[in-house]
Amino acid sequence: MLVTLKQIAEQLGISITTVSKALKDYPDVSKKTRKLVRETASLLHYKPNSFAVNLRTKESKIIGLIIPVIVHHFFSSVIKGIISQAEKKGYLVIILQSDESYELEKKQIDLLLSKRVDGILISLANGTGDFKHLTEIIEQETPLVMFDKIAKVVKCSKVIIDDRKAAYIATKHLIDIGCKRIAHFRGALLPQNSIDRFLGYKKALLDNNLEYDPSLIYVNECGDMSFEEGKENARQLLKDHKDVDGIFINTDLVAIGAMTEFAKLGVKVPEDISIVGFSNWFMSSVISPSLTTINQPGFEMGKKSFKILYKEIKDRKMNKSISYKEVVLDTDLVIRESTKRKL
Amino acid sequence: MLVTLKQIAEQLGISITTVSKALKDYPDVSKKTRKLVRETASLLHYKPNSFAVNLRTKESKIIGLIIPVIVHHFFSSVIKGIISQAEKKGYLVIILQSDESYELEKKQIDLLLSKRVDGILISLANGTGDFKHLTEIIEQETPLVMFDKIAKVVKCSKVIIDDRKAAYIATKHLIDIGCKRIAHFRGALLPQNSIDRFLGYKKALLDNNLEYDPSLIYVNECGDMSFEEGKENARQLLKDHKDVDGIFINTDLVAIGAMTEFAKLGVKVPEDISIVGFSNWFMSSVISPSLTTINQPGFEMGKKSFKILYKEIKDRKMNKSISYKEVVLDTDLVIRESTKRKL
DNA sequence: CTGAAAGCGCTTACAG
DNA sequence: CTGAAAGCGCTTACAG
Repeated sequence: MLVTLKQIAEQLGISITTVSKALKDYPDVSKKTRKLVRETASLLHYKPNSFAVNLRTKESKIIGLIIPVIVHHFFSSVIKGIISQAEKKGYLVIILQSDESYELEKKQIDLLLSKRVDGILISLANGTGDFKHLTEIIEQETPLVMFDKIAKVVKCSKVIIDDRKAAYIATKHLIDIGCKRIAHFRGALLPQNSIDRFLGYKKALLDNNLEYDPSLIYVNECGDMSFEEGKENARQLLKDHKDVDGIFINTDLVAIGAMTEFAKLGVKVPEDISIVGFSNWFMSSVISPSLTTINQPGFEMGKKSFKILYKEIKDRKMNKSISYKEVVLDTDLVIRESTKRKL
Repeated sequence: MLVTLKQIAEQLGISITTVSKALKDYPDVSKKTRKLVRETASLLHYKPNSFAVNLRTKESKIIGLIIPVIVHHFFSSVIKGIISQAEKKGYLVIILQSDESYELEKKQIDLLLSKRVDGILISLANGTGDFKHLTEIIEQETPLVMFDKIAKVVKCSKVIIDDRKAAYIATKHLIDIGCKRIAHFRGALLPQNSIDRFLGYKKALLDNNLEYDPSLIYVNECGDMSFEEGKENARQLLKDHKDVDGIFINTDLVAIGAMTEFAKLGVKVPEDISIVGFSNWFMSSVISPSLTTINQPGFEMGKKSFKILYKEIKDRKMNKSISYKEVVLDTDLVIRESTKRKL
């Protein structure tokens, strides 16, 4: 059986109170007792029962993370950032995958709250259009930090990139190299970053005297930003618009799907169509042609998100008031072979 | 504040005992009381305090997972398999990344044990050569299942593939298409699957009357199976052996690194050198030339590992004796463009 | 410096 | 059918 304070106390003929205090370095324990207790504890391989500690202290030292997809270069980088930072602070991380489903996301938040995690980190599912489940977290006084796919109206800390600006830069790059008819694969409609990237794309066109043509926007309402999605959109695009010479594609994986389809259909990238992706997945640097894309700092986003959450957990514990933060991380355009100046 | 049993009891003027029983569907509660209690509970949004439940029931409904790398196609697939299966059974998963370090792995096991997780799933770090920390898990009566990178000597359930056979088939494929001088990028020395894959490679050579030449084995002692590792090995190989016409490379990412370097140095794949990878990462299907590789079922491995762990947790709870299982999952050779019959 | 006692919020064996 | 009581293993305010 596992060792308890009681057993140490009995073995030494002292009280449980004193044992507990000695192990927690309370000043009102004699050096001699402290030493004795510590020795006995390590001899017996004593480990505090965290169930009891949790119940007493009302904290679990566990946080919850809900993420749309796990097998995903960007999101797995975020996970790594969160876990590595949490570990440093003595926190463990429970990970759940919402699979882009609002229903699942709701259930998972419920699960985490009933587990009494100390805080929650979330990147919203594409299907999430209602935010009651999120405000519930805050009402329960559980710190919440949203990252990447956020809801603007929810009052909590957020870690994001400037999607509008990044999309603007991506589109501007296509314009700069001479593209005249630029399509946009947008993905789902709802997520804030889908909205912002679209707005950035549109603004870049208008600022540069290019016509904005809604029929050049490809939306995948309930999509999952997959390779297949890219292939389908590419096929459709060739049917609809033979004159497109550039595409700004939401997420590298979709862009790679499109490029694969184009290669199959004999459309040359970048000669016929230049392509800019979004996210800078590792694979984008090793495919051929390599993909011009927006570098999105996943690891840093994860780290920063945990740091903010940690501070809120501490502040709440101290009964300090919490001021929500909104951190915007830098992105940059990585120019590779999929975009080339028109002659 | 959060609602407790006591509050429901007070509100209804009955005992805590009865409230608890009503909510847990004990048969010795009148229908009327049960209904009343349930209604009040849902009205007050009662959620059992899992800290108290844990302490009483001595289980956390949380399992721990230690994995060498997270940003990794195979391992993230395993994670997804584990989480999805665990969720079905009402378990949550804490994930830790060992970063291929034995020291970290040891600390993390300690952490998980002191958190009193109900079970542990692990794939060993490359650096792990000593297994005391693992036997300690078993001594503490915490169910343990190892997957992919296992330690043969540790007595617990395991979920693996037949690495030796898979490597044999990979190497045999190179022989069948006419390769005569086949190198092997092995990665680290210690992991069981590195050993087994090497043995499979060697046996394939010997069975087919090809000379086994130790200088054709490239080991990266403390390696991390990275893209860079593949590039370095490729460079070194060209210096050492100009006559190599095939390579069996441990892990796709290393293979892709090697292919990238070969492309840069003007070595043609598959014309000059045919390459077989291992793992079937998604990116292997979209690069050019696409990579022939061994498909390793990550998602299934994760699912199966959790299923076995779950059964052991249940059996232990029932005081049933536990018989350790060793499950071997199927792999298959996926032939793509990086291997081609010599003329 | 030491320890008895209360309490965190549940579950469950037992009595009535 | 209902409830008083013990106990899971800690922490900590309080008394001595």
